[in-house]
Amino acid sequence: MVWKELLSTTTFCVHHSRTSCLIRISSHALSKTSWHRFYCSQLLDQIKKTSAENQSLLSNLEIMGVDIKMARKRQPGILKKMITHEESLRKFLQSKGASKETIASIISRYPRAITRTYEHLLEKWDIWQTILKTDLQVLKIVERSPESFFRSGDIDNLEENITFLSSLGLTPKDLSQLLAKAPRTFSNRAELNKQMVDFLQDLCISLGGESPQEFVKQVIIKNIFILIRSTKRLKANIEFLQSTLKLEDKEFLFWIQGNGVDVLDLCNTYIKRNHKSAQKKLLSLGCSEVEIRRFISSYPSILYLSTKNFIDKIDFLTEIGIAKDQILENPRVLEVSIDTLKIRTKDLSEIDYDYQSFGIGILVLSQTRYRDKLEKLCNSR
DNA sequence: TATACCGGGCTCTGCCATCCCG
DNA sequence: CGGGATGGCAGAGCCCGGTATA
Repeated sequence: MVWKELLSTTTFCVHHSRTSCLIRISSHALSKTSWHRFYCSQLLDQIKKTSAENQSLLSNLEIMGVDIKMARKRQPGILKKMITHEESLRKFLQSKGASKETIASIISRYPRAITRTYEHLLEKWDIWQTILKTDLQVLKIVERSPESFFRSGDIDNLEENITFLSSLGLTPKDLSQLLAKAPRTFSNRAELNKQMVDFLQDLCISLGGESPQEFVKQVIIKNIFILIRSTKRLKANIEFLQSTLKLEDKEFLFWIQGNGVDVLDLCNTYIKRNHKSAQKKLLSLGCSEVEIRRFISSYPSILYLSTKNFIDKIDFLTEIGIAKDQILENPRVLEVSIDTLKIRTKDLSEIDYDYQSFGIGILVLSQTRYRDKLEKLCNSR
């Protein structure tokens, strides 16, 4: 109670720039016992946190509909700044077609946005727009990922990235894909991107590849998120996958830019965990080690499936009488959602569909093709 | 003409830790 | 030493349809 009262008093005082005086008085008054000292330190902490906040900035933001609590939690320092550009940011984004809610949401999620000058915004937006073609497209990305757009103030670095990525043979269309889907690539230091590219080129060469340039290009185009991963993660996954799948160098190189490209950037512990549980499950069904290796290298996407999801699907399929060999031969059945599997197998059980004779391909068809097929099956009965 | 094969579409931020500079 | 800049992490599938092929 005492604490709360003091806090509200001090907060009031902060507003009137008489904080230091009050802190001295109250801390003196409270320092008699340790209990008091505890509250005193709480109080000082609290004051420290909010004392330097720029009240006029706060009220500006409030008027703009910014979630102050969220902003404070994310970047408390920004609320203390004396010079900010929230008004020009608002005008700028508005001129690009952003709604009031969008602007507020952007600032709430990434308060540092208000430290960028109008000139800076103009310049960077232009560059993004050149790549993405339309303001609307840029706005979409900025709204989705304000951090990618606002985190760095270094325009030279942005340009360096564009030059570098283009030098790899990536086309304007590729760059547009990259910026749209993995915008952080462009706020990475160019040096960091170079490190990843170097790593991939070295990898290609060490596996006996002859065109590292082309290899890197393919990997980036096929896995657009690769440049926002750490080389550490990539290295760990590559090492794990090569030793697990036991592929020859050349074969492995081919695999990386083909089937395997999507799983390269999975969280390393995740890929290991999923691999382990998938292996265990398949062994329990009577698969041989070789079969399992072949299965996973031909269809690595199953490593994407969480342990539970994988096991649930396998269990479900085997319970309704589908043989493990059928699953191995048609792994795509595992990418069908469990709900779709349930719906379809229920439909099919009603017409006594025999998976042994007619296969399980029907479970994997697209919705329209499935309906057509089902209709034909029903009519022919 | 039905099925198999295959590539591609969607999509990935928001948080924390650490570095680095004034 | 504070704060801006930057790096890195966890999280975790499903669907469609063009074209080859039999």
